[in-house]
Amino acid sequence: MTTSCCSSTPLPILTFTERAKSLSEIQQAHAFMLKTGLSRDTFSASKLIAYAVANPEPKTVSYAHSILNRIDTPNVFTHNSLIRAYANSSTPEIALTAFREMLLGPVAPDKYSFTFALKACAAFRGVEEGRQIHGLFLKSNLDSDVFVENTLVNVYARSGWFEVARKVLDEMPERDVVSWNSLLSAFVEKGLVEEARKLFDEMEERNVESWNFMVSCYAAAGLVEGARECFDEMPVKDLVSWNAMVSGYARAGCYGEALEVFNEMLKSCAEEPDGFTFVSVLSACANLGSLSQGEWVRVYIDKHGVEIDGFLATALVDMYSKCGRIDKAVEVFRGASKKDVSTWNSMITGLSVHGLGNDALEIFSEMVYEGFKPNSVTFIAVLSACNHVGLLDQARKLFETMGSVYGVEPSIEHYGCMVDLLGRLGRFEEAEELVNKVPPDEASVLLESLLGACKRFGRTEQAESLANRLLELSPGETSGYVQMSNLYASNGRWDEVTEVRRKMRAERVNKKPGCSMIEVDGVVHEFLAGEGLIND
DNA sequence: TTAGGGTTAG
Repeated sequence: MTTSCCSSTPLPILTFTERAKSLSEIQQAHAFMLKTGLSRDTFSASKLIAYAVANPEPKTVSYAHSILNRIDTPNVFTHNSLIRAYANSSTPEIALTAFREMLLGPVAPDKYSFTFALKACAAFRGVEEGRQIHGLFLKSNLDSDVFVENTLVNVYARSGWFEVARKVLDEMPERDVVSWNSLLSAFVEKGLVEEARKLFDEMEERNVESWNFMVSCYAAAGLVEGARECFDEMPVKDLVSWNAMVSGYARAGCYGEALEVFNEMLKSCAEEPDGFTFVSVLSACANLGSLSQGEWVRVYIDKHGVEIDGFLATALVDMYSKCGRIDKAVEVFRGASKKDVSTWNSMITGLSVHGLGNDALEIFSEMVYEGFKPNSVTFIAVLSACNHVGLLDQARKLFETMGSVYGVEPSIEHYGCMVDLLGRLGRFEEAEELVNKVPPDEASVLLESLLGACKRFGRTEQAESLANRLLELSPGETSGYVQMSNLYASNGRWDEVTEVRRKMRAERVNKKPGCSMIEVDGVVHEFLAGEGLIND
């Protein structure tokens, strides 16, 4: 028996590095390696870089990049790891910087380098860059490779160059199922249902992923029946298939169906639900107001030790808020170890709709203090919070600073919140000023809001002129007519009500009744506006 | 190594 080098005990620092759970642990390991001179060693440094491949946040990856730059003899593996980490990060463009650095150095790229660099191009739709790398690959002495070419198909397809993608696909010396899926996935991403279906029918081979693409494709287009048909037809289902179907129903607003599929999933015991499943299920519970099912999910998550990431925390907070349990929403929020911007947003929104505007604003301050960057949804949430409590000065300040301080330019929704608030407080001049700042084709929502306020303040003339503006802007929409008709009705001007209704019929616009749902004692009830409990 | 499923607003 011989003793090989592999049987020697690995260095403790390398074991520590391999097991690192955070960037700061990697930094500790790096610091240790710097002291001992180990950081210039290719093998040791590659362990540090491996962390970035598994956790490709931009900060982590750029840290790995700086380590790589200081290795004495980088090899193909370390270069490829870095390119791959960038390709999987939210800043895939930088993968090409890493690729360029490799080209300038002594180590020649291999098929892996090309695959990862192209994957980066696909991620940021860099078709020009992809084309150049395609050229470099053809000029290199590397053999044709199915991984490189599959990724190339994906680059062209995701950038919308479908014909070129198809040409590459057709001319491949060897194709596999991923080649087809690379094109199919791009059709799905772009919402091209017919093209996807045609390709799917024509494909030489399909796997469960091809079927999943089709389920998602129909679902994303709101064609839930098509999605269901596909789902029922597929020869093998995996976890992703179930998740695609549950989320498809939930996103289409078919919340009851979403829960039904979820129950089928549990009954069939085919796949164990995961975080993806629960996010969609909780969204369905939230929108149905079904607290008991939402609670059930939370218990399941706890019992099975499902990791609560930012998405899941968001969904839980939202479910509790929408089901009327703001106390529990806060509890989940406070207990969540992983929060992202959306988690903060759903907490702020929850507090806001429960009339706790001041608490919502406090959470907003906390969010900024903790270094989270508010986005467009955040400002809708905080402005709505101001709206609910009537905090005009705060709202004005937020509206003014959202662009200049936080880099979020106000959109029509933000204008909507402000116009709502100003209207509610009777500040009609300031409100109209804001409405006039918005492009006319987007102004109708604002006009409607302001019109409602005018009515409440008894400003009939202004309301009438606003309703006229509304009709001019969007003659095919119901809102202008309805507002106008209600306005006349409230003043007893019945002839004019009849006239508006006649016009509506002539233009073939109909008013849809409002609808909402809530769970009482475990039963979900549906209301139509102006009616009692349907399920009673 | 390449292709797949998730939340928050109004």
